[in-house]
Amino acid sequence: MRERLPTISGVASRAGVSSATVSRVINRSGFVSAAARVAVLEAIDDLGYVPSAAARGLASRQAGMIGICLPDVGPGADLVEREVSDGAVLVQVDPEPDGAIAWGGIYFGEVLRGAEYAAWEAGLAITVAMTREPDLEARVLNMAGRVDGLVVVGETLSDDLLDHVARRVPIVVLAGPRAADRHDQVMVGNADGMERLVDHLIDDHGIETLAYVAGRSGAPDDDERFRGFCAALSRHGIEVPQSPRHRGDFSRHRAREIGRSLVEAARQGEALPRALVCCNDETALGLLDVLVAHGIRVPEDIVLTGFDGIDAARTSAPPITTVEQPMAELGRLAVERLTARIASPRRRPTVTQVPVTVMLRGSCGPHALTPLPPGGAVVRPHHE
Amino acid sequence: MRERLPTISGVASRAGVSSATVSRVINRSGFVSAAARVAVLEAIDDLGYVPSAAARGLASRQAGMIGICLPDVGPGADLVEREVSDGAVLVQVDPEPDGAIAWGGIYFGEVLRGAEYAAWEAGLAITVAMTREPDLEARVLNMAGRVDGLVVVGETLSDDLLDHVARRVPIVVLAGPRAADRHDQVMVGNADGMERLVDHLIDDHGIETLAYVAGRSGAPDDDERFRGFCAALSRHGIEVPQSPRHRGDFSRHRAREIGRSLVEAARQGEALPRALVCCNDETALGLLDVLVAHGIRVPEDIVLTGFDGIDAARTSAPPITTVEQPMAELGRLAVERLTARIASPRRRPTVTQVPVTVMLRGSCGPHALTPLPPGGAVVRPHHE
DNA sequence: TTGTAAGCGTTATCAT
DNA sequence: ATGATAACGCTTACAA
Repeated sequence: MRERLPTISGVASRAGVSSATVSRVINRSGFVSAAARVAVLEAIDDLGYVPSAAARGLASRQAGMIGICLPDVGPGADLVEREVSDGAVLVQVDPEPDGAIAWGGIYFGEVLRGAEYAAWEAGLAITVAMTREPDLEARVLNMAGRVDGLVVVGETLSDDLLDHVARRVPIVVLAGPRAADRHDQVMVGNADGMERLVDHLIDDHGIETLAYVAGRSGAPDDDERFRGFCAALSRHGIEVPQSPRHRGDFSRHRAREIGRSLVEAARQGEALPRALVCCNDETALGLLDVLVAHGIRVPEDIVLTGFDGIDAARTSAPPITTVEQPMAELGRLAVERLTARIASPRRRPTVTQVPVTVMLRGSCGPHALTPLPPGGAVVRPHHE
Repeated sequence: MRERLPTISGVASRAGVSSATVSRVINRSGFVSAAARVAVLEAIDDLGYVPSAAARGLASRQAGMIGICLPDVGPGADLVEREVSDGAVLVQVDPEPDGAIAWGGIYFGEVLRGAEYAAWEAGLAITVAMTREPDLEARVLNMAGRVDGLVVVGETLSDDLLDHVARRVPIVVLAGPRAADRHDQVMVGNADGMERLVDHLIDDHGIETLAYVAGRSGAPDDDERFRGFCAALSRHGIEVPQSPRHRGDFSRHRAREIGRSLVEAARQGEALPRALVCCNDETALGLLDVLVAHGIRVPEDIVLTGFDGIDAARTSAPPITTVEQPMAELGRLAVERLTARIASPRRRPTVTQVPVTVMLRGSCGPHALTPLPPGGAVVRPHHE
């Protein structure tokens, strides 16, 4: 067993004061003479004293920490199938990217960045967990036991587990389809954003044949985006499909397969739609690869749009018109809601919708709008 | 004050056993009759009991958590200068990207991903902090008080603070220039990777005039890469510059300025080097923008290389040849070292160098090597 | 301004 | 297999 670390009473006796005084110094609670303060500070330095958060948390009945639960998107092949390496530098021609994107694209990294910032602003520490089996439940409860509140992203936790956890700490659900009246929620304008995007294609580019390229079946985000797609069609008197024309799985890889089948269909003489509206940027990028490789020009022959706003969609040729989700803002807001909830536990649950931005780029054709300075924005009123 | 949460003794009395037995059930330590186990589990469920990590940590003298300190790269303008918004969808033409990349490009997100995974494997929770003023010291000590060990990225902490913290918990320094004999370290093959890359340019492409485009002055990563650059030149009998020919700051924005000055110089009749070897991918991308815009072709007129392996460097036109850093692996290894250290505190400090990969892409010209299947690799021996 | 002392909710030791 | 009970290191009335 490790040798004993210095404790508050060690500091106290070394400084010739009581532990209460040391506590006051540490917590800056005032009512300490300058002399005592200096003595304590010195003792702390001499001893290399660091207060135990466990003891503090136990005594004060608050952890000073919040948690964020992210869904498991897999650890990533890089972490699991590790090559044995002796430290040599490898030189290789870049293999084709497989579209297996870490952390759900830039998604979780960005959410986390916003969450961390908000936690920092509130003076709280933050702990993160990807919730994966085995032992999911035990680990989540463990996390719940060490925080003052929890942000749960999407459908990370089963209802049962969420309920159990919620009996101990406040929960904010982020971008997850939950009963709105049980927890605070922060949502993304999936449907609204997609609807505005399709409005743009129809109104400003005069496009009349559009096909939706969906993501994994049953994914709530995808459903909402498809709903927005349909809403725009419907409002413009364009026939609304029962279900998405193409079904991908959010990955670039699967999108390439869809792309190849499209090219094949076109070769058979089938007419392509004027625009492919994709569930996300990865899908659009995969299609772009294949279409361009087969001589189909974007946007001249076919228009392509994405959703998310990942960096790669901005640097592709052409860059992809998309709906940008403010991921960091999402994380920030979730934590802000959470701290508000911790402060006043009895308020009614809130639902916050974070606005998205339709980013017009080359893949949907030229447009007359001039680029805006950062921060500026053209607000397009609802058509109605 | 919040109503009392159920405690272990609540569970105990409800299950008709002692708290010790409940503890045994929770910790799966065995020596519990099936009947007792079931009774306890039921009581836990009824009460919605979640064990307090604070109390556990205090009693068991271990936090079950590790921390990771990241240097502050700024919260990002998006989080600070927030627009007031009523939830409307904005539609705008994409403004020119400003190159201010969150989390240091994909850098921290990836490191974190690897760190989280390793922590999860070890059964530990993980807490993250960007160390920023004000109150940096207090916050870091707070973190130190709640963990069993700390990963410190780069030059995040002052030596004094690091020393203080290290008196309480083991430290692993990640990609930071520290005295090797005080803490465990995990490093990136900055110099080696750059050297191999430049070898490739010289040996395989026959390039003889190369200029280094540096990052922020004094950045250790940049220094090491420049050192690798020089080593390769020197070994090939090419004149070695005293200092980098161009000085950027890692940002795409600043790289564009450098690009414009290069174009200007070329217009004045000055000869451009055959290759611009950049400190990082962002810099290469910024140069690419400007050069291409002015009719200078890459790689035909000038070769461009980066460092890091960010996604955008793969999707640019042409894609950028670069040295890929396995960020996630870096995070994973750091945490692995840390858990090893926690297990045996008295071993000698270790230094681990993570191998990098030179990724050959279009920006350095065509090459005869055929793409390798993922996982395969051509290992180039050291020239000597 | 300072000290005393009673918790805080577990774990771990020792009996039984 | 189970139960008592003493820590664990701090905060926080309360008293002085």
